Amino acid sequence: MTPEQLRDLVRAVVAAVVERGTLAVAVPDDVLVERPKNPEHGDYATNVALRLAKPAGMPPRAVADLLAAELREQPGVARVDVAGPGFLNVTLAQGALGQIAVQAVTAGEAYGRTTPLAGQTLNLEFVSANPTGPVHIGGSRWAAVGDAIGRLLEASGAAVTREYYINDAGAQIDRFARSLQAAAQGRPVPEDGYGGSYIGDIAASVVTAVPDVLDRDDDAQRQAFRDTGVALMLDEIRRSMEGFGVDFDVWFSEKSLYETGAVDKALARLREQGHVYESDGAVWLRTTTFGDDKDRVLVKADGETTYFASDCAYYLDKRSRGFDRVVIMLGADHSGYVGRYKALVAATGDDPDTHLEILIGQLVNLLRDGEPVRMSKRAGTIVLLSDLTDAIGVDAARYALARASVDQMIDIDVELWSRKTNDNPVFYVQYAHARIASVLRNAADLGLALGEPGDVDPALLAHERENDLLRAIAEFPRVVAAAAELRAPHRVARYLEELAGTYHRFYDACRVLPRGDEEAGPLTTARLWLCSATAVVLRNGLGLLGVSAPERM
RNA sequence: GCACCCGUAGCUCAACGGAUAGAGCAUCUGACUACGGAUCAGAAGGUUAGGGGUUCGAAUCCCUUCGGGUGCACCA
Repeated sequence: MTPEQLRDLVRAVVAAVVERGTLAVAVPDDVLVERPKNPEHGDYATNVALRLAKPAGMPPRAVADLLAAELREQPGVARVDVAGPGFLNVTLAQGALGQIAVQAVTAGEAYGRTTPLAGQTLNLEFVSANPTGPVHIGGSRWAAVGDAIGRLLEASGAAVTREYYINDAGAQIDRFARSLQAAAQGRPVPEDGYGGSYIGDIAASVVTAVPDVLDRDDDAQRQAFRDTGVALMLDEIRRSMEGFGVDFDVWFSEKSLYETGAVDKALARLREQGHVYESDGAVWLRTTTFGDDKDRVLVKADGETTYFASDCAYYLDKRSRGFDRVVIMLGADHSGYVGRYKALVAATGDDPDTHLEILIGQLVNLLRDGEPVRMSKRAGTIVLLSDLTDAIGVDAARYALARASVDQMIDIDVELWSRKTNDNPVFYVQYAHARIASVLRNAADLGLALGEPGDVDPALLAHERENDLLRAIAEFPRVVAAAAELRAPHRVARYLEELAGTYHRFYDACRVLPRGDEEAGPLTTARLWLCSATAVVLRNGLGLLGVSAPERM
């Protein structure tokens, strides 16, 4: 029996007691069944009696006694204790618990997937770093976390489009183009330009791609450096995302919003809604109507549109493509955008709470020699995503970046990460998977197979360590669902570390394969199912984080 | 000054409002006749920054003080 099935059972029991008239409450929709930390508290515990005590006008323990008596009669339930202030501690029948291993193996890749978001179409935008330089270590956090969130949402049944917004219009791109041009001509880059070492490389590549570029007049030259430079930079960004295991479905050009007239149309739409006015020669959106700190400029006095104007067009474009919800992941250095973005959505007539979701993640702080490194793309003092993956590999990098809560600022010491150390928990988790793979290989060599679900007796998995493992496996779908709902992939990572530890302890206490001249028996089969079930969960869980589950290490 | 995030073991970090606040690393003590020791068992380590409040119950929610990060453009 899974925790979900037990939850439904508890709800049914409450309903039955209410029906009988012994308890005068409304049957709650969400009954909480959780895994107690203390093993003496049974397999599962529920606080439903504590919740119902007040509305029922009865002491919690009295409610608990009432429900316990009914719950004890249910199939699959071995024991129910009333404990503490009124918790119900449930112990499942041995076979009911062991059956979870069979369920997990049978479900395979589908184990852990649920459907609360079925039918929802989501657009998930993340990274979206300017194509004026390679992806740096800050962007890599959003790549790891954003992609994992995408996978979690999909595991919850949503249709997710991963999108990268390319800021290929505006003044930053002009600076980039001028920097390339200067580098190609052997001049120092402009003061407000980009000084990274990659500038010279890209400039040389532009010259190779467009051999006559330096013979053109200044405007044509700048144009070529802009177009070809951005294209080359974007190629590099695409490659590094691909190498990091992140596949964007859509690479969306800001410039295209101007070329298709989408920006003008967006301005017209906002004007129609009556939230646009002119002041000091500029065109403003009255975002303060919707809670923003100040109104925002759409068109500057010099006639140039602002970045915010293309944001408006971009949002409307996403909505016109049929997404129920637009999710945008931003670094804390852009947290000031939340207010204006929410206001913008409201100004278009949409509901900022249902159509837009902005996730803010704290920054990655880089330490070199224990000192924070101030990163600047223009000064060229950047640590790249590729530096990180070169040093520790994609798996470790993705895992390490996704392992911390996004609310938590993380410090990365360059020297420490450059060393290949064994204290990274990803090895612990992957090792558990490789260990199981080895056991299964050895089993195959001995001619032992899982057989059919009907061939296994789950009640044989009665060892305490086996029960621990079964309970952990049963938790997985709820962990995934919660991580998706909270947009918190780190919960999956933490869970996997716990699961790996639980498996290692099982492995230490329970011999799976026959040794020497022993014969394999029904217990061998049952334990092979348990091992396979653990491997399924480790694989699926690591997959949600974009980390591989190796057969050997 | 205003807004958002954070403050938990020596270090890096967990913990749907639930029972005795947990892992890893580091430290100390054990298990190598090993289905993969990248493992396991045990020890030690805490006034959850401080102070109020809410309730059956608070690291978690509210108020406040202190400390750190980030943001407050006719920049992108």
